[in-house]
Amino acid sequence: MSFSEYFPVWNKLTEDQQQRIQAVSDFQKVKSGTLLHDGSPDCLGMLLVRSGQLRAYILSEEGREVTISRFFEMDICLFSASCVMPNMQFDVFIEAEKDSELWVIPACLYQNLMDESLAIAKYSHDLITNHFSEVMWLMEQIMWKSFDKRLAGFLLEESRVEDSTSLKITHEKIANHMGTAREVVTRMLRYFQSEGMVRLTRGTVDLINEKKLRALCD
Amino acid sequence: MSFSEYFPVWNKLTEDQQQRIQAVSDFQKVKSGTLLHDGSPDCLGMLLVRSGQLRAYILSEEGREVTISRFFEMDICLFSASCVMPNMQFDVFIEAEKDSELWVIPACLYQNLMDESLAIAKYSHDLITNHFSEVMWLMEQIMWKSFDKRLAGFLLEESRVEDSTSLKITHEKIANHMGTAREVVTRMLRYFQSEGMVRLTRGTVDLINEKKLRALCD
DNA sequence: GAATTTCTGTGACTTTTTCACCAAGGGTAA
DNA sequence: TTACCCTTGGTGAAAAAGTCACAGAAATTC
Repeated sequence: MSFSEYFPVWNKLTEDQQQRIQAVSDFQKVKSGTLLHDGSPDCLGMLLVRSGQLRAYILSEEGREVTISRFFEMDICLFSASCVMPNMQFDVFIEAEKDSELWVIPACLYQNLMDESLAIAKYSHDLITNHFSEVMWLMEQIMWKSFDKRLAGFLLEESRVEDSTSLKITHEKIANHMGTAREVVTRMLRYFQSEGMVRLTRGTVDLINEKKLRALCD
Repeated sequence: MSFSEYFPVWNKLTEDQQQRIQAVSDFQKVKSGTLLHDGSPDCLGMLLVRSGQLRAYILSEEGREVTISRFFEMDICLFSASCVMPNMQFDVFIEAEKDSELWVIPACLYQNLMDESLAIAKYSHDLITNHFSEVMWLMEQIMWKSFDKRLAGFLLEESRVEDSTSLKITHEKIANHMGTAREVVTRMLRYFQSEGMVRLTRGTVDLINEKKLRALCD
């Protein structure tokens, strides 16, 4: 499967535009853990995920993290194109959560396309709106849901994307996704275990009562 | 001062487009407290503030609020055009914080302009990115700053926009801006008073040591 | 198999939120 | 003027969440 089949507005571009994209876009394979974007003023551009998994997160001065968005096959990430959006004045970090393959559409080309193609501008608008919408959802979760519900929700979501009830994840990683401290996660997981919802072993969380978890997070 | 002088990309529109905007846009005067948008699927469209002050906020099921953005003279609000952005799946409320005058560019016209004008599409993109950026700033505040610092910051900001150190605002309103409970605000303000930073009377907060407040919030 | 690193567990304490209720200020109406 | 009501502010007690400090167990490395 090639680039053009992954890129939604491909058919609305001129042949010239298509060729420029083909010519300049870079296909990359990255290892899990690779930092693709570190919030600095220079940036990669648009990322189109062919396989694997990315996450975008913000980072506090003290080193605490919160995942604001995750990208799977066929998803497009614009956070890494922040350098061409002067109004986007916040630092996002993007890392590969798994070994991934992706196309990088360089920021300057993306910028040029935005300037000449209404289809691209509108599509980019939609993508940004989508990123925005996800962040608003997260904000509502953080503001208004108690931690037990949020954690239950995270475990279920993780189980869904991994397609498994046996999650290979450390408490620390969960804490980094959720923007809290590791001890807080440990304690809540322990409580979940005491309630028969999960089974804990080093490095894994097994969901043994999904129904109860689902009931918890409404 | 007329509409066209308030609207940034006016000169990049065709005469036809300018006329359609002039013909359909609605100049409104609204009283302080008016709810302009309640998150329902139908919506007004783009709001251009001529005078006064609006705020956009989200609302929890329990009725708690958080202000996510505020709009002053010459600002443009797109939250009220969410109905033409299918990717924007969150409910925002918009109310006038003061008696205000504004132009409403109806959602359907805004939609049409987006479909035909690259300038409008790009400008809208910039606005959304700007709204997004503000929310990210807020998110970082909420996640990583302690409440005393946030409250000090809010008071200073409020003092700046009101151009006065004597703020006519209740603890309840402050709590609604900040997404917390009224008691929490009361207690912190009392502490600020005990530290000589503010003076409290019914319905007003006087800032009497801005330097100390500024030092508190870094 | 000893040393080191990673991961988890926990007590004690602080901060923030929640709950429940009360009191004071200010307007209004009999 | 007094009685009443509504808005605003105050507070104790308890729960929830986050912080700090440290300890111990499991894996990995050398």
